Amino acid sequence: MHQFLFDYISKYMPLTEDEKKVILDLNLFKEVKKGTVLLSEGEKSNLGYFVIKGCIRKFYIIDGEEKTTNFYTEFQGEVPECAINNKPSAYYLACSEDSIISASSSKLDEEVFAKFPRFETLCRIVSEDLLVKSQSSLDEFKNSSPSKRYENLMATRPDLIQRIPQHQLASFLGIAPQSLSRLKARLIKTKK
Amino acid sequence: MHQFLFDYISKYMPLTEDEKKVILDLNLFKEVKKGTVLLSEGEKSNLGYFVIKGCIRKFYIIDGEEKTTNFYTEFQGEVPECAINNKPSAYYLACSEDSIISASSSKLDEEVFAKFPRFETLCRIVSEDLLVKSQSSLDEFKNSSPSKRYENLMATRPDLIQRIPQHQLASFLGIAPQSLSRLKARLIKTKK
DNA sequence: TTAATTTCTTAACTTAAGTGAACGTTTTTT
DNA sequence: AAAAAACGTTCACTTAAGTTAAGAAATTAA
Repeated sequence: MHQFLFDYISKYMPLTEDEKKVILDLNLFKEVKKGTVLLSEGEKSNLGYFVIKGCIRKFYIIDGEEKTTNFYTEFQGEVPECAINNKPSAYYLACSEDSIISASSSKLDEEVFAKFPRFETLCRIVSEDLLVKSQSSLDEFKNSSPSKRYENLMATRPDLIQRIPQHQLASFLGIAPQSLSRLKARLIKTKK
Repeated sequence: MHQFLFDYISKYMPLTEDEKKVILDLNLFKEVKKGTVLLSEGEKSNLGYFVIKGCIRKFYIIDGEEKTTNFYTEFQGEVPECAINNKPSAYYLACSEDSIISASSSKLDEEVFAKFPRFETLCRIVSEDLLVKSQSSLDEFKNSSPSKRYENLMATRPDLIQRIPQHQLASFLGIAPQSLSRLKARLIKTKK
């Protein structure tokens, strides 16, 4: 199971056996049941998550309505805003499926940085990479209509369309669930 | 002029005089005229930018039309996607105003990291901070209607409304220029 | 297994954004 | 200074998203 994490890391930086052992000794992995809430609005937490298997959903509750803004699936991670700025969380993190995740605290990170400075380099590189991807997502979102966004989703993360409830996908695309149904019907009609 | 940069950095990490001297010796600062294109589509570059005064605009050209997605003003920075993934740039960076900017290459960064490891810690922390802000922006964008986005812009970056042409602002808000005009007229009417 | 709840889709209506055009204003270029 | 280009707004029209409601299907709970 740990091998998945090492495979991911090695895309950024190959690890020595010693370094792998340090990670193993942290005992980071957890099995979590579908529906488990990892983080709630108002809560302060310094835990970051990395998904080995399954899916973590990020959502806000605005005017009593859930607004889903992201899904973290295999080999994606989320370090909550509240862990970075030490303020109460504005959103929730919950498992959409039975999942295997790695959870580590920023305090733990600091300790590892001290033992192996290369881990900090790794974190910097991963952060920079995720930052660039996040900015690209925002750009793509601004430059696209809802149906373009849906087509883009089909092209880039087709698994989400299968494994995620439509009303949460709609929210993720920034539209109402009814609009997503209509939009899909329109796309099928046009393709004929 | 360098003091502005040090003030910015000190929010994340206080610098020693030695460290400041290393930065000064890099001779990073440049004055650039309005209209100067810093990065073009298709170009590869490893330069990152930080704005001391003025404004850098990020835009794509899609179907012959400029699509502006971001503005970097005083004490904001942009490390282009192409500098991280070493692929040709998908977008342009240009100065919207006469500006004073700091430009540094990733190679230079590596050298500084070698002399002062704390710079890498700084870069990691800044990256994490920017990542969280970028993700928040995307969430806010998804959860808001165009007029909510405009109201949010008035609240958070009112200067942009004054200093940036409306058609570029419209694009930044993900709508057509005519829609922005209409939307503003609607807001004024409703407030009366 | 039944009942309850949630989810997905369709429909009708309302509201707002996209589009093409016109026109006055401002800015830039020559 | 004059001409050209770019900009901002308004209008009429088209297209699509928001909203409310209803009903069928699927999932969950009792």
